[in-house]
Amino acid sequence: MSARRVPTLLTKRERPIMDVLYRLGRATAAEVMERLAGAPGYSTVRTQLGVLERKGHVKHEEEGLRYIYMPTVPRHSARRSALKHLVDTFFEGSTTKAVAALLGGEASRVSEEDLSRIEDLVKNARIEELARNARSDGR
Amino acid sequence: MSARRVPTLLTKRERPIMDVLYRLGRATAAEVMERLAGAPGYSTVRTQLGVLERKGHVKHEEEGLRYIYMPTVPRHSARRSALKHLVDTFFEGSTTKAVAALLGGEASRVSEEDLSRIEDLVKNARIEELARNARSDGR
DNA sequence: GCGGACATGCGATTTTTATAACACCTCTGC
DNA sequence: GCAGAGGTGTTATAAAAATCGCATGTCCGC
Repeated sequence: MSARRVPTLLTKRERPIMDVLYRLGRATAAEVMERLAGAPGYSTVRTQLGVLERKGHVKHEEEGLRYIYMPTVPRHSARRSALKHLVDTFFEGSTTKAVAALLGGEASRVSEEDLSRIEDLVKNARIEELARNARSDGR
Repeated sequence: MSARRVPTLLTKRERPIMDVLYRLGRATAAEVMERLAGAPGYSTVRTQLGVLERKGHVKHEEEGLRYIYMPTVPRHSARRSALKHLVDTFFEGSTTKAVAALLGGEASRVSEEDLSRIEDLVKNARIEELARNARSDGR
């Protein structure tokens, strides 16, 4: 039997664990444990990782003796869903509003260099948009 | 006893409920129920809302007979934390990377109009950054 | 080759969540 | 003034999640 499909909602303890795994990319149970709030026991974290694995959210590789855990869904996919959900929930589906919040937040501290990069991104997006339109004209 | 402080992690059922409340702003138990997946019973949703209220995540106003629920934490605060968490988890704390993902995602479909608005936002951010620097020079 | 450090596998228990039934109010229309 | 629609408060129960202990296994250094 293959692992069940991934879109299961995570539980309270599972979510922080996945967050750690997405931050680190790959980690042992001990490394995950260190980074969790509430100082859960080692057994607990290990069990939890097992559950997450059974549910299909993480997989592990054996490195010598120990297990190294990592998310099954690659980071950029997880990013995309997370972004979409956030945009839908808090920004009425508007990408622009989300960007505005990112740029406008007091705490963002976006450097000049980053601002230039973002302008470039906008230009690229524009070009791609034009290309898309051109394609759909010809269709 | 006052309600406990808010930063409690939400459970599997609670999170979608809060999402609905953030989308709608305010809603009755029935309205929330309609929008939840898995068709939970009316009683269930009502109980859940009660729990959320006890935990301090939502509050209600009485409108005539019925209760109207809404989040205690205002939307834009919730937005900010959600964004921060997302940026930290998936974009190594880089606002720019997050913006890139928003603009670059196949699915984003940002219109020309929005792109212009984003350029304006960048300009504003730049101005504010300059102002900040000027201030700190003078200090 | 033995003891300890470090892992894993499994099982058991406690706590939390999720769900819903039931009794009881309060307007509304007839 | 009464029946019914639509609410609420309360309480019970089943299901899921979280936590951990213990037995066991493997490498490392002495």
